[in-house]
Amino acid sequence: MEEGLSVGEVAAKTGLTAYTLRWYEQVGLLDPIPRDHAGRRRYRLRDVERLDLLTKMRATGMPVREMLRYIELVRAGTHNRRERLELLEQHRTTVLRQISELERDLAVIDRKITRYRGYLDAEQTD
Amino acid sequence: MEEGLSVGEVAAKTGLTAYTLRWYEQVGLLDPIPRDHAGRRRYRLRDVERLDLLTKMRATGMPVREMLRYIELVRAGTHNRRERLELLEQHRTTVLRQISELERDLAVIDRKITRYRGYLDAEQTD
DNA sequence: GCTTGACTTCGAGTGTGCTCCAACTGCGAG
DNA sequence: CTCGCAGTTGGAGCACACTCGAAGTCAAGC
Repeated sequence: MEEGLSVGEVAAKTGLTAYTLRWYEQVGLLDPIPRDHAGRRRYRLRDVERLDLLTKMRATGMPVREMLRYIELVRAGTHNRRERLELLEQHRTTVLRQISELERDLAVIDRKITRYRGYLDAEQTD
Repeated sequence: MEEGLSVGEVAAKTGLTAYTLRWYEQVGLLDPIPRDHAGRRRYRLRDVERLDLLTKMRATGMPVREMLRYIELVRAGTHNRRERLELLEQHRTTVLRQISELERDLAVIDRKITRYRGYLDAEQTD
């Protein structure tokens, strides 16, 4: 049995496609994934763990560019952890604002929904 | 003084660009905007009101395609209000799910933030 | 030993939602 | 009258994040 997971297994696990996984590696979000004797990718635990964070970053709307900035900090060593922290904290703030904007905007749509329900109720009682 | 607002005024009011406003009209999200004697758009109250809803739909992630479906229902008359209501309710559900996914994903990032704070505190006390 | 299926690379293509350019028109201020 | 500005059109271009096609490799199962 081979060490590590194949691209297909990681795709299944992360919800990304195999295409996307290769592309993430290509653009530098993932470090070069080790290959087995046949040249096939074998994702290590740390690769999958990184993907865990990366997918959450993406899912919360962080642009790939900024994810890459973060990863480059990670690669540069541990001395820049304050900078990494700041990047994450800033993103956190962005996401919180995002959530509250969604809630605010949804309220407008909710009012519309209420209005339609009113129309339809009125029709009903005609 | 002319009736209605110019494209620039509506842009300022809605936060969309003039380019986008013309494009919305072109793709059918807005009914053809009446022109003044010089051929310039004059947005009526109802156009601006529609934009109010449209921008909230977009801001909450509704694809333009689906917005268009809604607008086509509006154009088709009042008999399909139940269908419009369903579309809005479905979108509402989507947005609520979106919010809770953001919260869930943010929690992962928060854990990372906490870890970095831990590292940095430890460093501090070295 | 052949087929099947998952993998490889490279580069091109796609969908979405704008965004902009070029060339032109018309209005108001000075 | 001229300037500058805001508007017009049609069509091209762009950023982003994938997504896919083609052609080939390899190993396992029948």
